[in-house]
Amino acid sequence: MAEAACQQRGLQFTEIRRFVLECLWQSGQPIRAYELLRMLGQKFGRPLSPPTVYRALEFLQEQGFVTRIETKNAFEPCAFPDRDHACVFFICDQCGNSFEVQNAKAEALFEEDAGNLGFQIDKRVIELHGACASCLSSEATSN
Amino acid sequence: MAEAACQQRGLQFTEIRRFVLECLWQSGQPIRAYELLRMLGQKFGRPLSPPTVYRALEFLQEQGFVTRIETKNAFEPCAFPDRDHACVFFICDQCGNSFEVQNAKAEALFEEDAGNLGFQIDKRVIELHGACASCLSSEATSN
DNA sequence: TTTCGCTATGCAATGTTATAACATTTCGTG
DNA sequence: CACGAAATGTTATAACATTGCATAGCGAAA
Repeated sequence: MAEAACQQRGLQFTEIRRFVLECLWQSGQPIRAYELLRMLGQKFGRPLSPPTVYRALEFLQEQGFVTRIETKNAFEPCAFPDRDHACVFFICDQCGNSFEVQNAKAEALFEEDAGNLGFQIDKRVIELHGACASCLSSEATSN
Repeated sequence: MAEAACQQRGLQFTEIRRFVLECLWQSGQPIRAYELLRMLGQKFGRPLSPPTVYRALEFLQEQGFVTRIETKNAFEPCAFPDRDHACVFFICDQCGNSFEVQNAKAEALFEEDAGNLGFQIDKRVIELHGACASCLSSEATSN
């Protein structure tokens, strides 16, 4: 697992950080900070305070293991931790699941727009909301 | 101004709604809800409560006059109120200004991805952060 | 071994953003 | 005027996030 990367970078992959990342991977959908906080509280048998979870999330984001979903104030494990973050998220508003994708062509188009504006892009947030395949099909059968 | 659209749709373009929209237009950058709240408080000579401003913003968003900038918890007037919202925002992290753009080709690409996933897109959030032209050039001259 | 410094964590308080729930006012229409 | 719908007022609270400072653990230098 991605623990190796931390070792390699001389960083500590502590129990809290590992647990947060595991929770995120086990869920198929974004988890909110206070939800993670509750999970951590359960795990450790005592209530933890917000900074604990935010610090872990900050670390995991810096290392590229986690992405924040801005439209949900929630967090997702990143499927492509190596790539400079240009991921596209498809988020189902019915079941809450999210699907991560890359789209190099779209990136290029945005770079073009940026060029026209003289703008230098550092960070991309692309979140597309709607209905996923399974929700669409269950809708169809129930009619 | 966009007041006509409301009349046409049989909707009330009230003082609060107008003032909020004016504030947003006058600022070149996204404004946060509580900032608007302060402005409204000044304007009316008494403190207003959060729901007041959130209701106005909700109305303006429904009518397509305003877009929420998810990455800043702030609000922007929409430059293309008629189009089904598929706008791209370039947001400068230095000066805070934002630039709105449309990109039909990128939309088509995302539709393609969506097709592959069987996903039906309802709403797009595309926010690109970085440095704008004027901030970049002032950086350059100061070196 | 002690001391120092670094990193991670604990903890309390507070700041910020957003909504729920219910009361009241405003205003066009019959 | 009376009514209903829409807008606004009011209070409280939920949900999200950060600041600031204290403490613990650990490895390297003294």
